[in-house]
Amino acid sequence: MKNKKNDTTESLILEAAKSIFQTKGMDGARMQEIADKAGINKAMLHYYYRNKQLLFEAVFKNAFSLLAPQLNTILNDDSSIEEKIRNFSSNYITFITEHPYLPNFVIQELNKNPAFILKMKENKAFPNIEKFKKQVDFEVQNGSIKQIDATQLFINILSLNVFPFIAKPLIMGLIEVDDVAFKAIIEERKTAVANFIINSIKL
Amino acid sequence: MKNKKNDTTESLILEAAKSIFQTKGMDGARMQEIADKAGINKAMLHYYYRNKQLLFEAVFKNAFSLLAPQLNTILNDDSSIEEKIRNFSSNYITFITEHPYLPNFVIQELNKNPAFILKMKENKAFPNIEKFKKQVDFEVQNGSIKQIDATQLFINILSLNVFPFIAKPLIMGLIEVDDVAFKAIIEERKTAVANFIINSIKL
DNA sequence: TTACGGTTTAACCATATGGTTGACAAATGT
DNA sequence: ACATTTGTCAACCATATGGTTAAACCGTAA
Repeated sequence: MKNKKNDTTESLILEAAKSIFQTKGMDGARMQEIADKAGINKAMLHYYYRNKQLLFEAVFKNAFSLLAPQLNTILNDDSSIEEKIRNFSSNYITFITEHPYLPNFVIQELNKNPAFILKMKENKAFPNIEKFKKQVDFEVQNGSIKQIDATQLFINILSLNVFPFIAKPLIMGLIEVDDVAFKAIIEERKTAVANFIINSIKL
Repeated sequence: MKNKKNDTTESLILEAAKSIFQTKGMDGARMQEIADKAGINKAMLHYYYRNKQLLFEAVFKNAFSLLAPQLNTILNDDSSIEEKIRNFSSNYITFITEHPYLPNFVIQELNKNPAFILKMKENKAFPNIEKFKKQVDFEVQNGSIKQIDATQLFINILSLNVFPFIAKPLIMGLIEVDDVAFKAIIEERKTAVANFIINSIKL
C-alpha cells in the first residue's frame, strides 16, 4: 500500500527522513534509523544527499514550503480582515491536524539555528506581511475594526492557531484531558479562535 | 563575580547543565561540554548525577518548578478574571524575558517525551485548573463576561503569552524586525495581550 | 600520626555514529 | 556486443560519546 508519491529511492529516503527528523529533530535523528525506515542501505543516504546536514535541510525546506502557503492565505488574499481570520483559523487547524509534527519541527529547528530563516527568505514564496499591515491600518482608519497594531494582531492570530499544537502535551497535562477530548477541543477551535479574535477587534 | 547560589561542585554542575540543556536540548547536549562549562572533570557529573538522563531530569524538574508558580497566579488567585488576565500577562512576560529559554525547553522536551508530564504531576504544586474553570463559569452566568468556554479561554491566554517566545526566530523572520524591535513588541504585549483578551470577553 | 570518608582526576573502555570505500549489478548509450 | 554511467550494498574507518576505574587528594576525627 505504498501510496506516497513515487517510490524512487530518492523519495523513499526523503519520506523516511521527514518522518524521523520531524519527530526526533536534527540531533535526535540517526542516519541508520532513516535508512532502515526507507528500507535501504545507509550508504544510499550519502549517495543521494551527501551528508546528514544536507538531508536535514532538504527535509526542512520541504516542511517550510508547506507552511508558507498557509500563511499567504492570510497575508495576500483579497478578502476582508474578518474573512481572512475565519478562513485562516479554519484552514490552518485542518491542515495541521493532518501534519501534526510540522509546526513544532520548524519552530524548534529555527530556535536551534535562527540564521536558518535567512535561507528560507531566499525562497520566492516566503510570506510577506506588508499587504496585511496596510489592510489592517486601512480598516482601522476606515472604522470597520477597532484600533490595533497590525503586527500585534498578526502575532495574536498566529499564537492562537499554532500554540495548541506545539504545546499539546503540556496543555493536555494542565487541563487534564485525554487524546480524544483534546481533539474535540481543537476541532472546536476551528471556529472558536476566529470568533475570539473578531470579538476583540470588532466595534 | 560568581553570584549564582552556592558554588559547591553540585550546584556548579546544575547551573552548567541548565545552561547547556536549555539551549541545546537533551539530544544536543554533550556531557563534556557541561563539564567544561562547570569547570570540572567529566567524571564528576557521574559522581553527582549518575548519568545523563538523571542530570537532565534534575534540570527539567527545576525548570518546570519555576513555571508552575507563574501559572498558579492565574489559576488559584482570588482576584477577578479581568485582574487575573492583566496580572498574568504582565508578570509572565516579565518573567520569561528574564528566563528566555525556559518555555521552549519545557515544551520541547515534553513533546519528545509526553509521559514526562505525569512525573511533574506528582509534584504538590502542579497547577490545577478547576478553580479557574468555576470562576469563569460563574462570571459568565453572572453576566460580568461574555459566554466562553473556560478551557478555551485558558488555552488562549497561554497561547498569546507564551507563543511569541517560543516562535521568536520565526516571528522575527516573518515580520522583519531585528532584536531591538522585537523586544519592544514584547514589551508592548505586557499590556496589549491583556487588552486584547479582555476586549474579546467583556460585554 | 594515622586512618578514613568524601571528593577529584587522568586514563581508559565499549559502543554508537557519521561517513567512506571498493566491489558489483543494473541501466543506458553507442 | 561493449563501454560507460548510475545505483546499491557489505564491510570498514575515525571519531565522538556516555560511562567506568583506580589511584590520588584532602580535611578531620581518633
